[in-house]
Amino acid sequence: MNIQQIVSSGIRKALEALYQLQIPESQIQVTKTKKEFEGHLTFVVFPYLKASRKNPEETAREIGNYLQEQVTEISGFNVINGFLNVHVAPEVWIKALNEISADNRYGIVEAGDDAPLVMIEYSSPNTNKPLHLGHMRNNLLGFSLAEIKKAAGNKVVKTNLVNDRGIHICKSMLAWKKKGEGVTPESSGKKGDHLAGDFYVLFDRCYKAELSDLQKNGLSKEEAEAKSEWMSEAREMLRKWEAGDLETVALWEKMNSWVYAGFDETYKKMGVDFDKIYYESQTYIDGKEKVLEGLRKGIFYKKEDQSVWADLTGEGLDHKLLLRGDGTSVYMTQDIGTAKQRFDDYPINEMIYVVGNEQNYHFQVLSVLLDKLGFDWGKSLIHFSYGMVELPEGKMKSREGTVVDADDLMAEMIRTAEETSRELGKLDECTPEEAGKIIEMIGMGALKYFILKVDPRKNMVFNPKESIDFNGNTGPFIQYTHARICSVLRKAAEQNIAIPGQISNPVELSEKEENLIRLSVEFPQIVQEASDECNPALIANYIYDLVKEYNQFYHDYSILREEKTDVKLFRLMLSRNIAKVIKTGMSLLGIDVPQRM
RNA sequence: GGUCCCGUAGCUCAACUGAAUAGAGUAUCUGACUACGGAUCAGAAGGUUACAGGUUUGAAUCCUGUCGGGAUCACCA
Repeated sequence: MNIQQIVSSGIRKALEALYQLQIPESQIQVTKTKKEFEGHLTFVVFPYLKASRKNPEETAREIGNYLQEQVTEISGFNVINGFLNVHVAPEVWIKALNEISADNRYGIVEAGDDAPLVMIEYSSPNTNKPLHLGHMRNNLLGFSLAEIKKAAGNKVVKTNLVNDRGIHICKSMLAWKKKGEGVTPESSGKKGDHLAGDFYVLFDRCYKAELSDLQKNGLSKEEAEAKSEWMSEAREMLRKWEAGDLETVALWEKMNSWVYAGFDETYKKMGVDFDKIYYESQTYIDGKEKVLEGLRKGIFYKKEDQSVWADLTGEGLDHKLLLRGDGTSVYMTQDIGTAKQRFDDYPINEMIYVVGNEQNYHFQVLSVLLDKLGFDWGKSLIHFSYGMVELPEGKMKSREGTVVDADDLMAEMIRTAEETSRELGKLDECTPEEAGKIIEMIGMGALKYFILKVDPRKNMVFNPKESIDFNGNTGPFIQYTHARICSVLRKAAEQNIAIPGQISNPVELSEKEENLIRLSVEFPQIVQEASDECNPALIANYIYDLVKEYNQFYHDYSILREEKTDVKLFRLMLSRNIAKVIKTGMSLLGIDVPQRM
């Protein structure tokens, strides 16, 4: 039972005893007391005035008196207007600290055999171009969410749906065939995904050039598009691919294998991974079948041109195309097929799609369609929708070449981390290997933290320079604090100071120390909230609060020089526990914390 | 045009889902120093929470309208 629960259960009893009011404990809201007031937890009495038939002040006082007498953990209270601020006894804090200290996996709940299984789809790249900054937000959110769900006691399957088929791949393949036959990642020295991306861009350039030539010869834009050889060859290639043409499929396999090798490298650098990968090339057929089945059952309808549609006007949505007139599938068809395969493969209790908010409508439709098709989980699928990433200079536009490539960005972040650290002479004592590891942790930590600390739903501005700051709400600042605590603990060990596993004889706690204990006690609760709300930003902002508070504490006291032994030991123990919470919390964001930096 | 999301200090973000004087960082200004890691600390200044109504003991938060920004409304994925 945590401290907040102790207080709210006490209040529930008080309301019942004093005013014969019966309300569930979950409805009693107890919040942290604001800094400028005394006390730990605050209860607002305004909603209960009708029951008490007394003014706010008096009501709060009555409840406060009851708590102080009946609940041993509560040592005092004060009343300001309608706000009842209760004071929790020091022994309670010490006890909580001892509990954290004894628990090595603090804040993490192991999934039992009957734990719910959550499947999280994220990343979902196209295979015609390398990953960019937008994908990074997706990947980092998806991975972190998986870690948080795990920590909250769920079984988690991380999955990736690779968009490996479609006209976009054919464009890259065609450009390669016509302009670059023989070029490979090895021969060009390029990562495979970048190479494929280059050919995709090359296709676009050739196609545009062809269009403007045709238009110069007097054709309208539409006529030119219809006459374009580049485009018609690309379509022809797609037809051949769907028909299983050996040569086309072989080329497709070769090019995709380059891209996958490139992606693997990027994922590895990012620190994300997957338990199960689905490929659209293997799921779209199932999707078609499902749609045709729906057609037979009369859920969908067919137009004159043989295309298949769903009428969703009853749900307040639109008509939606599911199969083209020529029988080929569209985006939605594949998602239906993929969903079917997944639920055949796993006993999924919760399905989360990490996909950008530009697809909100798509997932609204998918949810309804799956429901209509008889999947009972269709309605409850979760679209974890996140906002776009912009740069200080404005939006990223692929046409203007302002897209930030993921590989470039990561390399740049690590380089900046190195530069900053070298300037400050912090890497002088490290071996080159150590230094390499540290700057990678800092660079990647800066990037990840900066992206994850923002509420996922909101659009955000990513500023690489700001993110790598060693002060403020940044990854490096948190890493730095962790390293300093490790440094203190190291020095304590050198001085043969044994830090106790438990404090039995409590020292007098300062307000800041109480705050720090309270913050670290809250950690499991924060993890649960972040899991319920699917929001890694809660964890990030929590860690920052803790670190900021500790930093002030750190500068007020000289821990190792403290004269009284018991106070010194207590502070060392507190520091060690905070380091543990920081490390655990950061690992939920997929961020490493160095022991020295 | 229809639907959905967003609008908080100069800038980047918070605000425990309706509570106390809306908080941090950053930038700016004023101070402090023989340092358990100065990658520091203290302080000042900065706000009509886009605007106008409404509900409420109480609103950045809920409702209505207006303005501004974004997304989506493809036989693209």
